[in-house]
Amino acid sequence: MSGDAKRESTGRGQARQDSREQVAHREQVARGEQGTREGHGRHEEHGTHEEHGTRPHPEPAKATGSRPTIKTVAALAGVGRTTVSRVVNGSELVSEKAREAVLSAIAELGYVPNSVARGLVTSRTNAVALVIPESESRLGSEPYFSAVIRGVSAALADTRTQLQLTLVRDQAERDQLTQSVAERRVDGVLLVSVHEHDALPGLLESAGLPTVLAGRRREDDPLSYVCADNRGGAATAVRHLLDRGRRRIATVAGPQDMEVGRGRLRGCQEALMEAGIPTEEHLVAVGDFTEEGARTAMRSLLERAPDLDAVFAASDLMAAGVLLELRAQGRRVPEDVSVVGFEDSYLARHTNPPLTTVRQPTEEIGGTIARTLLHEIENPAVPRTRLVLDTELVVRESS
Amino acid sequence: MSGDAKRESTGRGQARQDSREQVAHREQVARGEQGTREGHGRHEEHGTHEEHGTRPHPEPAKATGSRPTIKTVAALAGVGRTTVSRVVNGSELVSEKAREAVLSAIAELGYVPNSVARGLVTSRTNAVALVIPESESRLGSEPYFSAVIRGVSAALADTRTQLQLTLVRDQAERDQLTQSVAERRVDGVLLVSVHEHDALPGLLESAGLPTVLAGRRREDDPLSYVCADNRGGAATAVRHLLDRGRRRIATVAGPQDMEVGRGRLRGCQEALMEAGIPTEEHLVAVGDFTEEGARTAMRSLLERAPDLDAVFAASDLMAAGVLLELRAQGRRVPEDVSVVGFEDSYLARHTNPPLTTVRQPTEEIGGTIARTLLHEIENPAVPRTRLVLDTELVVRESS
DNA sequence: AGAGCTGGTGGGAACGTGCCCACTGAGTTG
DNA sequence: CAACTCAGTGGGCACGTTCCCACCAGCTCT
Repeated sequence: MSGDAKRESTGRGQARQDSREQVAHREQVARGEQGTREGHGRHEEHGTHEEHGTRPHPEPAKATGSRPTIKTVAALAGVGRTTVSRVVNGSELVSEKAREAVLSAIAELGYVPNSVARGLVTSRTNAVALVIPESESRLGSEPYFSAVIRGVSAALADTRTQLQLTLVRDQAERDQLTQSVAERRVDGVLLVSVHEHDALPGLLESAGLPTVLAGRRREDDPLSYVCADNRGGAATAVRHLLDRGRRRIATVAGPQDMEVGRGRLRGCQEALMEAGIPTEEHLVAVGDFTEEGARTAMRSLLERAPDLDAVFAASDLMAAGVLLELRAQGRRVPEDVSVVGFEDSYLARHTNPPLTTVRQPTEEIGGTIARTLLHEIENPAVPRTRLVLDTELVVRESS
Repeated sequence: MSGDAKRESTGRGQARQDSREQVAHREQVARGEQGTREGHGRHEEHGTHEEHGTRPHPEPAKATGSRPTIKTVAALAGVGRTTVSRVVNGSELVSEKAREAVLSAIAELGYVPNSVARGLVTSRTNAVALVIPESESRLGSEPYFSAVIRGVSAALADTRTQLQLTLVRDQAERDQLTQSVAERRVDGVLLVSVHEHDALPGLLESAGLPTVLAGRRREDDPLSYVCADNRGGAATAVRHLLDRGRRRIATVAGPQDMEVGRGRLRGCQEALMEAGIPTEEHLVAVGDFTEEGARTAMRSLLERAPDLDAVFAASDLMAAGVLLELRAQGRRVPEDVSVVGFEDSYLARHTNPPLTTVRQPTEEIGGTIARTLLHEIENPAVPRTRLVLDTELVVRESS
């Protein structure tokens, strides 16, 4: 950590106020409570603005209350509700004349069907939940999650399906999630980064709610999943290190209660065995997919095996931590130690030196789980999908 | 870009297949169509698994169809529907006896109120949309968005409100968003990164849908907003550079059709004027908040003003691009050129050298816009909130 | 010419909930 | 003791949609 940062207040000469008080004050303001609002060090350009006076939302009643319903449209078009419904839903059994009348009535009134009412009768919400556990690795520092979100969002954009994002940090949020699922606010669930003994997948399965995992729990996971070829990718990475003449290859592995973690470690060990190199216990340290955890793991590896000449880290973020720790201990990369990561996030291009890594198609994983889920929602009797996507070694300067 | 990466197929010895074909095939699989499924280079551990046979979702009919309704509960508890509703919604007008009967019936049946039906009658969905335009800066490479998402999610977790994430890339997705808004699938909208002439905010306002912006369009923006003190923060950054003895201070500004871009440039220029340094046109280049754009801008700055001795970049990501370009052109940071960024994302700690930057409370911005929106939804007559949060200079090694 | 089909149509019911309002019975008041 | 209050209760209705089914007109076929 380059944590020795000096800080100066922006407020230029004015005392830096207690940050807790500041937060509290802000919350009060955000809740609109009337209180002292002079706001030390913060500009309050607040208040009613002239144009709208005391009624800030322009004509909320009219805009909200008098929306045209299917009945209004039917009356204007001179047809029954059913005919309007048929036109809206693209049924063939409507005469050309009636269709035109309905369409022009819809255009005139600016009618948009109420999705909630529709959902009530069809028991479909046209929304899926994307669940991201934030406990172990934070959205933002771990690029994997962002990429998955992008892929999911893109795949969903083609359909009328909405994406409900649920970050799960603690037990309270976990409960809220199960609540949301029980309320049937979504037609299906996408789970990212599942741990082996997580109760949620089983819960979803027994609730009969379509569920697709990004990353499986086991090879024979009963739920549909899409994941990268972790074993194969890791093996390729280690073979690459062997090709570079490295023999003392250490591993910063991922959590062993996740298949990603286990799979990548296993692939690594298989490649070593293949080359006739015995697996040494003290050349393996388990990280938690965070940069800080990887630094700690790396530190312990250097103590246990000072003669190591290469490190395979089970994620780019961990590889970044490995690089920092190696540099802190005066090892040169790649001269003294080669480093390989896993994922090929944009992070890999920005480490120093740029990181050799195993590319996994993260965004495509996102897109594929989304499409798979939509398909399972559409057709509940379809067999489970199990898909393992190829990886690819990207050689840069760290090896 | 360290784009000169060599690539090897993971598939070890087998030919790398055409990637377009691969994608197409995957989509086919994801849609569950029956086709050739041998899957070159990809493992297909697919198919019905033994336990469930041809009916993979366990008892979907029962789980989906026979959920207890308020009527079921009422019957079991020996009360009317209204009483159950009252208990569920925490009304006081229920006898202790009835309440207990209802609660035990709820527990026995595992009753959860149907939020869709509830939404139909209350015309509330208990969901808000978070809209992130992805055209200019990608979620994932720009840490700002992730941090906002975290903040929003955390603030929403305390309530029963769901977060609908909408990434808007192109016009089609834009239309879908307006559609979604028209369908009233959300109670309010959070907008991030709005451009000056964006039609969406006005649309939302005239629709009477509560809307809060992260970052304003103008100082007197008619919509509620929460933003950082861009002008003040930028001025602090430049004053810091002046304190370091720099005099030829260049700026890589943000897009000038956004208030963030304009405000940070203006703060920068104000600080220079304060110090009696004339603003020079050729010391300003406009970037687009991407790393690549910043590199291009930096390149042009170095051509126009080779004697520059400091750069203020309007975002961390752009500062990272500036650092790369400076290094590529053989300038040392901070010896030859000082660099300051804006945001203090985790990125700033990982550049080389670590970046001096203006910290903005991004996650707090997310939390605040969420709370503000909830408050406006709850109480539509509340005056608009305008909140400018303080920034703070964080000094690291790049200056 | 009558029976049978078939494309086109619309009214009724249902989805599950909240809210209005009318009702009950016990307690309080004049 | 009658009138009156009031906490507690439940039935009916509405929310906006889809789906089932009954219906109708025009056509073909025996």
